[in-house]
Amino acid sequence: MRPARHPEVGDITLTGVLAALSDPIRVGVVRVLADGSERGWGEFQAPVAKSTLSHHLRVLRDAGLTRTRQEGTRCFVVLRGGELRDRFPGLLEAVLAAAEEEDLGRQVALKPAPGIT
Amino acid sequence: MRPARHPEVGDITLTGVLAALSDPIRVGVVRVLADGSERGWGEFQAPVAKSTLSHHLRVLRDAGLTRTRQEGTRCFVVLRGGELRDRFPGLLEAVLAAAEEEDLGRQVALKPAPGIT
DNA sequence: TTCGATGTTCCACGAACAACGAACGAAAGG
DNA sequence: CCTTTCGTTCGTTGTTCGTGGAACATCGAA
Repeated sequence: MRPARHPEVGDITLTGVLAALSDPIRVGVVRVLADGSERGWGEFQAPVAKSTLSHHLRVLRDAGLTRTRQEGTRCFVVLRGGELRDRFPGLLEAVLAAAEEEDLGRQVALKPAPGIT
Repeated sequence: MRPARHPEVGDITLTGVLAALSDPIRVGVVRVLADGSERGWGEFQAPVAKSTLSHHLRVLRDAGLTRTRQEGTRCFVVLRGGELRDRFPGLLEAVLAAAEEEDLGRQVALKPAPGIT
């Protein structure tokens, strides 16, 4: 497993972020993470194969939207909210509000986290 | 020439808008139109073939970002700023500010409008 | 009518992308 | 050791996208 690169805040590009957010599933993931909490990979429930979900997680990470941490065999993901707000003020809020209004990304939900009672 | 459809305000989707804005040239066009003025097709100067520019204009129109009016053989384009702000509050401003900060879409400029002296 | 200017549309190409299954690799437990 | 679990990576397939060139349609002017 590669060490999972994350771009620096300054290297996050607008087109990269917008492209990453132009997919409903990825918007759904961001919505789930919007409260700032860290989520385990397995908590996500989406109508795609796990390899596809892994791909989407990777796109979000490469675009600088999320940060991934690995702990043993599982990995956890968290939204880079602060850095994003710092770099693109208002963008995240606007997108999240619009997504909420459209109920975009509703296909992505949370499983009842197993083991984390 | 087709009558050029424009989506209703309510039919504008977030993913559509974000996808449309994930291309530097289209962001450049939006930046040029950001002051609300109506521009002639020929005023745009971009490093692409005219068919490609026409395609980008079409993508922006289909996504609901711009409105196209035809007058004789030329056509004019204007940003649907009010409607966009109404549907996705803050989104346009955030994107424009971010684009400004990155100088994204600088490849798109204005020719000195010929004939409109 | 004939010409030129202006955009649109069609077609084709290469690149990028989304999706899946399968194989792989790294812990953790038996 | 072997097995299970978890996530990545690979190979493939089909679709979409950006691009340019050529052909077409429309209007104004000569």
